[in-house]
Amino acid sequence: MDNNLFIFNTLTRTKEKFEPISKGLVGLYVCGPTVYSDVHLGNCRTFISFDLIYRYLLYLGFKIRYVRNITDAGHLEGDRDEGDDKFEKKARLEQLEPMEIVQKYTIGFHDVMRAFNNMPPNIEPTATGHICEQIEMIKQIIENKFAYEVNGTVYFDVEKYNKEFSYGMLTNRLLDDLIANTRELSGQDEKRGRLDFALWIKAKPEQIMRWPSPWGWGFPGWHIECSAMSSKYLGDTFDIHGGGMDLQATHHTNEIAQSQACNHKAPVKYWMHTNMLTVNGVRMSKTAGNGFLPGELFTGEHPLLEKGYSPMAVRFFMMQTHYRSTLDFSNEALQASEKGYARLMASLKTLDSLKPSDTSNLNIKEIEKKCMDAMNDDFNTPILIACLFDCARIINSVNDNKEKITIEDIAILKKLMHGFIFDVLGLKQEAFESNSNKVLHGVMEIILDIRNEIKLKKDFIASDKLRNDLSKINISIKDTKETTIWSVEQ
RNA sequence: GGUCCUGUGGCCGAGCGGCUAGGCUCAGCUCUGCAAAAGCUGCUACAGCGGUUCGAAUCCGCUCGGGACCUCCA
Repeated sequence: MDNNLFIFNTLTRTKEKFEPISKGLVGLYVCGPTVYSDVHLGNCRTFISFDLIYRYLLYLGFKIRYVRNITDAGHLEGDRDEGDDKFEKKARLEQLEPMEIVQKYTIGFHDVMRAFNNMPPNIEPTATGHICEQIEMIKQIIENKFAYEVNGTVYFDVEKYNKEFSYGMLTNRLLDDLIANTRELSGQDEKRGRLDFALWIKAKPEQIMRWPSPWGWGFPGWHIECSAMSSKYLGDTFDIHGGGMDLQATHHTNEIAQSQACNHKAPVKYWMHTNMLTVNGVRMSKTAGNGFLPGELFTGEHPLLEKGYSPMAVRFFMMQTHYRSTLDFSNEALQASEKGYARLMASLKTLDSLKPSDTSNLNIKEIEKKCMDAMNDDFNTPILIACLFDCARIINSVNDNKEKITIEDIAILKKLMHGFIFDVLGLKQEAFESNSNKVLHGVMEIILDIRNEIKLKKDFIASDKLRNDLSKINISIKDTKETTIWSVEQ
């Protein structure tokens, strides 16, 4: 299978031609959420970006195994390898069992993904479902002498690892610099090196989420689950591993080290990182308190929001920025996208009723190539969308009899628009725009019929009143030469 | 302090050596009973100062802003 796709690889900091390890097949792993609280919009941006990447790979004809994990154990808060387990803490707070917390927020996460029209991954493994695999991997790392056990906790020996491999390769950092920026070990520390991190952590007596291991009762460290699950389902070396940029320095760096120490192979060929979502120039995060939940965004119930925005408008808004650029949120920007999105979707409707001519004075093939070129250049959706707006302009011009198009070109244009808008960008008609409501359609037909009769009698006061009244309940009416079209506004 | 990213028109946001995306806003025009929609036209920008080059928003240097990671976070 031929493709001309170039991907920006974090490992080399350059765009590289995408050559999958096995022809036609792609292994894709994305770090999923830690389900101890609601996903916020920043998290969503990452998953929407990778949904686009997944969709475009599908569009190119690849067979893909897309794995995205659910972290449901082993995530500590505060300083590394200390502090409370996030799930246990939240469980106490909400007076629930830790696994009830996991269940509650997993469901919530899936609901939000569905609202954004994200396709589900092919495999969605959980950390708690792969304790055995993680233990086996840790045993192998110990056997390979890159980890050591102290009092029921197992640590990864970073300095030892760095003698054979480059620990800081993913972020282009030298070990000495990293060490210099880490606080000194106190007398109470069990670990030998400042950068050492836990693979397995001894459970506290009161802890519920615990499993037996060769080192006693405990639970896995955060990083080991991704190494264990990605190699289980995708092999020791696979094509693409993705996640947010904030995971690059610690989580992904440790993942590489674990896999390398266990299998003596680089785990991933292309590392991809998506950029952050900011609000007024500052990164949206739970700790900064400037984040809002998807639900709040849809309803507009948040101090930062002037109104609610539909999931598809938000998705379109995100697609107008490249995945490696920061995306700054503002009501103004979101409203601009909302309008642009409506215009694009309206043109799609117009496309269905376009009248063909014998000749075309347009080069549709050329536009199609521009769309492909944009996506092949590291998934450049802003340029793709610019091309789609060119199509919208063409459609409207043909509709106004200002341009001509053949029936063949209409077919190509339809295929192109539908392919990129629905399949690649993952947008869909919002419920209120769909034709599902037959009663409403029937009623509107009757009303518009009556209004036309009134108009023929030149009773414009009555016809305008009808239009105004309908507009009050969000139904807008547009009179064209031949007919009158209506639509439900958001 | 270390490793990086970034500064583009009223706003958002591509481009990253020559052909000066796109969306939204605003103004004018065409169409129209009016409105809306649509189309056309205009407002034509690359933080500042130097340098390289026939040519720089794009490469290099400096200055000034903004941000990320290095501590849990997509």
